[in-house]
Amino acid sequence: MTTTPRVDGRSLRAEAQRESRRAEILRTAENVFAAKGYHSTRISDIIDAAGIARGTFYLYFESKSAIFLELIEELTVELRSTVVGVDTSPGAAPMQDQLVDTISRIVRAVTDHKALTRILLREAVGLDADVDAKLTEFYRNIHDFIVYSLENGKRLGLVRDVDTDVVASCILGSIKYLLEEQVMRDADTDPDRIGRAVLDYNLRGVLA
Amino acid sequence: MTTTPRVDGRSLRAEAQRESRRAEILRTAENVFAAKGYHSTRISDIIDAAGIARGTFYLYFESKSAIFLELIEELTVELRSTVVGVDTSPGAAPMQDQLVDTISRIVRAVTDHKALTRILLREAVGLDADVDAKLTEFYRNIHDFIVYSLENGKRLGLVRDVDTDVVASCILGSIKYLLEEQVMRDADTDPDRIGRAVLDYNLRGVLA
Amino acid sequence: MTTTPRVDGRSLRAEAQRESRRAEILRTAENVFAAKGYHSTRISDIIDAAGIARGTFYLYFESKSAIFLELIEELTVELRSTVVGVDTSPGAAPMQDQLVDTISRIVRAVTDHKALTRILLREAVGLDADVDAKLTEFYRNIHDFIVYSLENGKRLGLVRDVDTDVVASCILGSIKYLLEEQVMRDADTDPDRIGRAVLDYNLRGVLA
Amino acid sequence: MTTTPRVDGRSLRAEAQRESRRAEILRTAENVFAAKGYHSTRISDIIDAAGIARGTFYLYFESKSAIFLELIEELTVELRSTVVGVDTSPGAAPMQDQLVDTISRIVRAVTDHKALTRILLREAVGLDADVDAKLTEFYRNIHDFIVYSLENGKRLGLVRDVDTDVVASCILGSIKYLLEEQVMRDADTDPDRIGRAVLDYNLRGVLA
DNA sequence: TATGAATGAGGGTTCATTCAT
DNA sequence: TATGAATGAACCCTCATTCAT
Repeated sequence: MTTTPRVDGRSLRAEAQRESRRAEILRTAENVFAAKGYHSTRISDIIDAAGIARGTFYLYFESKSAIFLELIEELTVELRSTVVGVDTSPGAAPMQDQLVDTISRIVRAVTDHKALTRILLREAVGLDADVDAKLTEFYRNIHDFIVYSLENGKRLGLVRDVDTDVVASCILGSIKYLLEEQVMRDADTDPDRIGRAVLDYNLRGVLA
Repeated sequence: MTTTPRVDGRSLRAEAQRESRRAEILRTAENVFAAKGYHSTRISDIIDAAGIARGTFYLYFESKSAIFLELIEELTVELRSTVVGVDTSPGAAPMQDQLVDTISRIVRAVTDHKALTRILLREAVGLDADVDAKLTEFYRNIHDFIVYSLENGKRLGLVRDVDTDVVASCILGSIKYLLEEQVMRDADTDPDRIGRAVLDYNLRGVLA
Repeated sequence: MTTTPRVDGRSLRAEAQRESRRAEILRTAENVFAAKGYHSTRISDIIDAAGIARGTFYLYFESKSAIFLELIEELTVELRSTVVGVDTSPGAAPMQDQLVDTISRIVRAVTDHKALTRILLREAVGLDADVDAKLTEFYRNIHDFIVYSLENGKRLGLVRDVDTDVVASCILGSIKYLLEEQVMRDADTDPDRIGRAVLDYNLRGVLA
Repeated sequence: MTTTPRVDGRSLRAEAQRESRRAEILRTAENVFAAKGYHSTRISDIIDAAGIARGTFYLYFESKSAIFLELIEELTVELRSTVVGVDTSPGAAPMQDQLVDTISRIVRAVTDHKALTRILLREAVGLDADVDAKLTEFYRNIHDFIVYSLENGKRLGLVRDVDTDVVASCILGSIKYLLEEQVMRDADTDPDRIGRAVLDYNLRGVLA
């Protein structure tokens, strides 16, 4: 068990190689999971697709659920980073433009990771206590952020007096479902059109 | 040689007993599925909970997925029946009251079937082509109904000029997500409060 | 447990009915076994075909293998009865005519019970120690009869000096295989033509 | 990334080991099948006898029926190869000697594979459409070969004018049944004695 | 006698994970 | 590090037989 030193070129290169191999397997797994679903995906499917040996898989990942969890983590981080607050300082762009931007960015992020998102939205739920907790937290974070933004808007006189808790859920739900549809059909709808429509709906409702 | 069961008392009772037994197993399965999730539920779990023998299960249901499908079917039928259109005839109740009613009814139906709904919303998806098709159809039906109602509202001058397709998805998504939250927490929020809030949001949006 | 007297008309009729019912099931089973083979035949197949209830079957037969055994027994008895010795008394018909007759009779008996014979020849073997013993005995009986006939023929100067044991097996085998072919194809070859050919072969061989 | 096995010593040895393991299981299965019969043989019986784990079996064979099929295939190939034609060229050995040789060879082959042959003759039939087809073909091949040989013999004036189709069946049947008896008793009769007797019978018949 | 619901032992197969090489 | 053979727990489903009605 000769632990090689961390500092020389050799081990650094080795480390890099290890990382790239790991990433490779991760990407392969993403596609396989997206194509077949979590439960129908066998370790065999992943190692076949990755062109590695059975044991090699376990050299990089602890288990089937571990690699899946990592993918979910990756995506939630990515998605969360697309959600940014509205800049209300004097010289900032108009609020609505900023919001359209944010939504479009989310739609685009989701579209870029169709495979993973499909999994996230359709299968990640109810698989595992860990995943469940992670997802719950993910959505609660966004929910809380929306609540915070609404409260802010209220204070600035931009948002009327609504039940922020319920409304935040509504907003989140409306966007989430749109994304779900987006990711399930292959037809690529224009992110901007969707962004504008959903925003208009959320801001003004449907009443004439 | 009268081997065929007649419609006498005897066979009627037998038939009734058979049906009740079936229903019993179905209810048991509902709870087990809700508690453990579809994949983690073993036939053994169901028959243990139902107190029946292994073979007896297969006397009433073809397979694990068959009984699950039946539960899903049951719920979607139930839920769909709670969604009713708005009566716009002269003497009818105010539109908003009718809508609040409908939403409250849905919330209550979902609350009454927490176990099943939890499954429906969190696990039914991505399990099986049959279930997927059934669910897709279920949501599309509701979506189409909303589109139709919006178009109607537009014609009557009640609804402003919105992208009905996207907006229908938003409405559906906002309610769906609220129900999801409702069913995941055990805290029973007042259906009416939720109904009113979600309606207000959907009608008027958040803008001041 | 009121044992009804055996002598009155009532119980006699009942007895007769019982027998006819039994026979009916037996005939049905014969066809089902012949169509699907022993192992692929389920009790359900038999009771469905017979139009009786599950429990009724066990009122008449002890088990699946018991009814099968009975069918086999029936056939072996029937077949054995067709094999008769040659009458060598002065006024008797020519020996060869008698032999052709016997063989034709066997071919005809087999053809009349195609279903059962198919089972006997293709599946009855290796199923059950009882059946195996029964069959072994059946064939040994015929074999011994042939040996006896050959010895007789030798004494009368009709049969040349052959290894009666081996030759008896050969004769039996040649006829058995012909019957197998007969019963496997649906094409009905003329029993007499076959009878004559197999006899000619067995008497004179193939040498010019 | 050299993941594919090269033809180096390592993988060659592995390959060889794999093959030997496979053969080992195959031989074990042969004995178990012969001892218990196809239907009574459980996968458990085979893996217990082979001293391997449940899953290991499926690493080498697709299913219970697949390994059985392979055994049958093996034997039919082996047996077919023992049947060779008669050399009628000027300097060749006397025809009868050649025929005795062939028959003795068959008897010996069968005796060498008693276990398998027992299965082949007593159980392989009626199990599976694949096996049935394989066996039917096997026997038809031999039958056709005998027909061909008889026709040949006729042309050369060695065989008299017989119904070649029926007679070929008789010859095949006589030998088949002898082999059956041979393999069912444990007493080893002298292959040559049997060969000579069956040949004499087939050539000259029993008539004085 | 007739019924058919209930039983439960039994068996084939899968697949995530381990480990010797 | 890489390999892939080996493992064995797990699980669904079948079906001959029993038994209460």
